[in-house]
Amino acid sequence: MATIKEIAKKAGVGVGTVSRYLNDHPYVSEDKRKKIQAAIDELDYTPSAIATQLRSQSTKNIGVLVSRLANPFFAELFDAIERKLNLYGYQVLVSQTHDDSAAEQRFLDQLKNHQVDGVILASVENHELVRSFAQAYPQKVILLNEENKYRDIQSVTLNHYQATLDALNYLFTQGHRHFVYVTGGNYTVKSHGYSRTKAFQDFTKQHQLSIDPDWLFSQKHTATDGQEIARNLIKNSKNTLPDAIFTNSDEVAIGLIDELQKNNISVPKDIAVIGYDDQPFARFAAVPLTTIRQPISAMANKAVNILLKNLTGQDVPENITNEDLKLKGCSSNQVDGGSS
Amino acid sequence: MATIKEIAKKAGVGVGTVSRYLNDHPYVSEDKRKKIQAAIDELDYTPSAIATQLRSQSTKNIGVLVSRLANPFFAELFDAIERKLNLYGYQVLVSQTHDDSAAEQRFLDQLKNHQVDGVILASVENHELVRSFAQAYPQKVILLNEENKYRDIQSVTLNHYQATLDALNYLFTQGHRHFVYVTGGNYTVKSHGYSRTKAFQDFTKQHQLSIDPDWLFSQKHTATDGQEIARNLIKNSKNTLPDAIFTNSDEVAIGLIDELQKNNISVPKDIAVIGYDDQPFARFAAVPLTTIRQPISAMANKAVNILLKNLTGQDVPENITNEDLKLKGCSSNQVDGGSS
DNA sequence: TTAATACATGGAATCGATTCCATTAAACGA
DNA sequence: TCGTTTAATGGAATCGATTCCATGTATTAA
Repeated sequence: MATIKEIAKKAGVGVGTVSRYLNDHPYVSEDKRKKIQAAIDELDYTPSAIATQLRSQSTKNIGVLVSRLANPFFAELFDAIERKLNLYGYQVLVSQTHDDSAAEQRFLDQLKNHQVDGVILASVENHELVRSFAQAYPQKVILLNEENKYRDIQSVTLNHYQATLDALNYLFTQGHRHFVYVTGGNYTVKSHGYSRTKAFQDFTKQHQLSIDPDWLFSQKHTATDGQEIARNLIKNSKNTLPDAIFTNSDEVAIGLIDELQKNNISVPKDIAVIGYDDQPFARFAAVPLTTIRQPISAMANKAVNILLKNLTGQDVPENITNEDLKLKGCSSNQVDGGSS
Repeated sequence: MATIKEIAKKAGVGVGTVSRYLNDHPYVSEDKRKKIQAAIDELDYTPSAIATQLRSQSTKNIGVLVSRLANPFFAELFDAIERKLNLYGYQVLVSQTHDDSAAEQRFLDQLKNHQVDGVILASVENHELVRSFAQAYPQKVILLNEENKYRDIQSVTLNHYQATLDALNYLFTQGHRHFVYVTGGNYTVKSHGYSRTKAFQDFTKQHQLSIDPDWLFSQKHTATDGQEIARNLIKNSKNTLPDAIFTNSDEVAIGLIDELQKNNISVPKDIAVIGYDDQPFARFAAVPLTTIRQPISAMANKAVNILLKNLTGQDVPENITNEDLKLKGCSSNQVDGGSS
């Protein structure tokens, strides 16, 4: 393979001049430009990316970590990230954890040995480990759609509170007043999914809706759970049925709808049911489902924007406005990653 | 970040000794080992991968090109490739073409600028371009599950001839004698899918089965095509219906089965239908389908084995035997990539 | 005791591109 | 005409790890 030295020799100039030519520096005469280009063409020269990386101390590589790419949610996320990063001349290195924290460790080590300039984590196994890396490499670690356990790592997530509120208000404008609320966590305790529950509480308070304790369900996760909820509602509600059900997941929603329909209760005519797609398998499900969709590519773009801004110090032009993001319920949480 | 020089200084030894220690060379005294390790621990040193790559002229990175990772077939392929390559200390750089040959060009350029040691192409847009790279970088380009147009590039594909023969013989042992054959190409001309057609022809000749020209269908690709075939068979076959149908794709098979069942013909009781999964969406389809499955991870392993053997000169231990591969109908076609 | 190995080690040269520094030539202002 | 910018250029130093070479010491063989 040809090197810059050989080009310089063949063109009869110094290596410095060749380098300046390659990098569009000023002060290269038209005369030499031609000679250099001729030498490059003749020897089919391409600069070694490795050498450039070593000298410039930057790789233009970004690592992306997901648990499984076979999961369409992550595939879509990766796709959006790759598209955006390619626009800025960055290359993406994806790795899968398969829920193994050793793989996560290997992935993060790429920050240490300078294989990547930064990382986007769409999946985290060992929160302590990630945190230590985020502190050692501030500005280089971004969480995406992942619980920000210590709140001191830069992250981009769906604004669950706002998204839930939007969905509930939508149901309200449709005339619904009798709500059932289903959560995967705990209704009262600040556990996973609490911001959705908080939104529900604020919503009912704001509209002065009464909450029937029998219509609050906790620790529900599966389609079977959904079916049970439906049977429970039908059995216990002698006089009135609810007219809207908010669930924490699409699985639960599907089970619910299935069981309701078996009992000749029409969805959404008699009861509106809304799902929540943590994983967007819902798109492929048999039952068309109203669900709170995660704005995957908006989130990906946001994460990339933040990371590139950190790395280059320059604002990356957004191709989506902040207003769009807000409407879609996507917000970002920028915090300094700790002391440098 | 600490460098090897700083480690050498702190440990009171030469850089050569540190390097030898790091690379497990002999001739480093126990005394210095301890000192060096202490310095490494104290400064939290990790060797720069970039510097190592420059000096050793090898990156331990392999590029993988697919059209879309959101396609589960490619996601599975990538997964298998990554698992295998990680075992040998290689890192994977995936890129998606999205059917754009400019993206393919950018991907292949990574060979030129030494970002990757080799590439696996599971998708090709511009055959001429790929060929020129395969010739410029012999041993470094492997086709995977892609038509090997010029037959002079190393490639791994399903042995369609054998797989088809196996499937037909299976039907034969089940007692079927009246076959319908559906192809996406042309029955007589050597076009895409011809090796399957060849297998069918050899099969019928071997067992001296007569072929009804009305039971040969060409240029069929969609589920709608499948339905048409079913209607056609029912209408025209006054006296006898076939008892087995071999199709070139799962889409066609699904349409066929659907239409047959609508006409009260039971599958597989009355007629056996066999599909072919070029893309494994069949696994998620509503109708359980007998299909010729592509041995994805076996193909991926084979491709990686060949590539690593090319690169290192060493035989990579197979974790699947060749016998297994044959049974699964997977074969490889090793050809020299041209003159160096 | 001497010669021949084996064991250990430091450090210069190297991989290939970038950048700073020194130098020279041309253009410009007064 | 002379001093001062501006334009062009070559090449050494640099990024950080590896490897070869030279040198030195300890061990073994004869």
